[in-house]
Amino acid sequence: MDPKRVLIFRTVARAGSISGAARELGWTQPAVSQHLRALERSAGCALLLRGAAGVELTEPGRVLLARADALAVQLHMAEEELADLTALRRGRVRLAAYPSAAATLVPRAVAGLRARHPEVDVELTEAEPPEALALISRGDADLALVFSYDPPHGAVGEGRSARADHASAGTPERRDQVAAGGAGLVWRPLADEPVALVVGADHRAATRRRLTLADLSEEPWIVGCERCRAHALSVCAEAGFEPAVRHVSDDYVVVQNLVAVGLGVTLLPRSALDAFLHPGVRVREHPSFGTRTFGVVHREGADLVPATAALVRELAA
Amino acid sequence: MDPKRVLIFRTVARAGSISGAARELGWTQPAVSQHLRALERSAGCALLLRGAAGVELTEPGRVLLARADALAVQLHMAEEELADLTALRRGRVRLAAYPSAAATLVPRAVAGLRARHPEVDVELTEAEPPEALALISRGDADLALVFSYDPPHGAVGEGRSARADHASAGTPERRDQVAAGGAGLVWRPLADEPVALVVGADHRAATRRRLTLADLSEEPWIVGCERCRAHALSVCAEAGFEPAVRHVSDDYVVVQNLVAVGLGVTLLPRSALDAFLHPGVRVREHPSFGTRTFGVVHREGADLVPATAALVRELAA
DNA sequence: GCTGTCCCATAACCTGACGTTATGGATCCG
DNA sequence: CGGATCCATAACGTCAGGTTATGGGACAGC
Repeated sequence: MDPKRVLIFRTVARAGSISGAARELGWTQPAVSQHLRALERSAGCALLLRGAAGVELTEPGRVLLARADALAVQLHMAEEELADLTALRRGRVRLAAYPSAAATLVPRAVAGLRARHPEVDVELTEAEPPEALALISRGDADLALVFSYDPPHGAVGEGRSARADHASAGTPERRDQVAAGGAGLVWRPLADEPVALVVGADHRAATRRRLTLADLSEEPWIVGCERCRAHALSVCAEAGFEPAVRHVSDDYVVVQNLVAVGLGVTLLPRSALDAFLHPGVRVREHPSFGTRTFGVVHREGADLVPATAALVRELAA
Repeated sequence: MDPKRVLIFRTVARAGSISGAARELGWTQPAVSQHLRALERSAGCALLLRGAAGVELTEPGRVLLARADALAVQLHMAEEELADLTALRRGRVRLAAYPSAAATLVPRAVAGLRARHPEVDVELTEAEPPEALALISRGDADLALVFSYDPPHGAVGEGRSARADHASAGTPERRDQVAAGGAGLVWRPLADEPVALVVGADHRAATRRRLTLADLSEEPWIVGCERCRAHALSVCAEAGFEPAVRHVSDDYVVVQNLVAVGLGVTLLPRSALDAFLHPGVRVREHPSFGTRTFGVVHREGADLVPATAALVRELAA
């Protein structure tokens, strides 16, 4: 049974005549008549009695009208619900974010989204980038905040496929990041942030005027995740030494506490320091310490989901 | 929003891929792909994420799928209900019948219908033919049992429009009968029945061997409704006299009681006598007493309603 | 009784929607 | 690396779906 014809039938029943329904639909009367005939053939019985005064429903017609009404209700509610989603009167985004972004960027973005679109919910899962990508690929998250440490000259176009980007950028970290979650993903960088050197408040490097990394070649080093370790090794190698890694922790609060009591020095991105700054450390910045790019990853096409697109806009602001 | 496309979308969601849905629908994959694209343009957002492993719903897609499921349920139930009505597993006929038919023909027909199709209901309203036709025209009855007294040569085709039939038959009673309810009605004669003379058990005419109507020219007469009176006047005129009408009653039980106590003679159709035969009367039959045709009237097209058609078949059996 | 106005039905016609085939690209597995 | 799966787009042919043309019935007003 053709649902369009059922709805045409309903228009006729409500108009009381085929001609009246044709006027309402903006069609000619034979068009409606032909559809009704086809519907009656399909139904196998008369749905309407026709006459000079218009139509009257038969009992099968009354039965079908009840169902046609219910059909129209479902269709109308579908249209309304999609309109609500499109206009951001409703929606939900499942976001996976690494800790320092979860502590800084995400609250600001979610607050902005909440201010503009209070009916849109964001569900946050804290996850390091590889796990965040896995969530995206499995369909358990809509959007992932990820980062990659940049070589000094790295710059990538936004909105291009992950494969194209990492091919053009060529960095091992970037390939590792987006390939781990499988293909069909889109990576959109949002901004760069500097990586800073973090030393104890009493450390001789805390106040040294012309500080270079090489000055710290004999210090014990504290590093974080796999990517952060790789970055530290990379920038130290450019400074001509291999750092002695004594401590490892992903947790930037823990890392800063270790630095404060003199157990070593570390490199941390700006966002981690924005999230938490231990009073017993000092932060030194220099271009040679490097930068990292953070951005979002999502399934191709997910940016056409209104709530996801809105959150991306807030994160990019 | 095109309900057909919503159902196509539902097929894709359930199949897990556009190609799988195409196989299920018996179409090629681009056909399904194009319909989905059109649906997404109409919806104004992405409903699906596409990939090498098939599709995954977005949140708008999940919302729409719920409505699509409800749509499919309504459509399926409509199909089932119409199938039940077509197969006479369900149904209702509103029948208007004159008293002697209500007492004889109708119970037999309804019993037969009940035996064959126990789920079909008949709702009976007792009504003389003019009122029965009015009920049909107002849409308050589906079928009417009516009769007309025949001239000796009257014979009509079945299933033709009422106007055509009464034009061909030409009898005043018939015109009165079907015209009174307006046009768009179809009259279908079912059978002829003889009209009989009814006299008291002790009446001299009860046992007279070679009885003619002229023998009763001096008797007091008892007549019924307008049409029955006209018939009596007609056949007596053919016998060469005008009957002295002393009593009038539509009720064939009353009429027979009056005859039994000697208050007059009357003409009654066979069905009235089948319904009730007073032990104090005698029935004489002769072609000169005339016949009457009984049949059904309904709105044009109503015979394509399965329950109505079934009842007509039972009435005609 | 005639005319005008409403109703519905059918035939013939034209157009574009809707399916196809052809083709290309992406992903994944062996 | 090749084969098998997925999806997308372009081009094409057919016929469904709307139109116009026309005819007939019913009814109200004159």
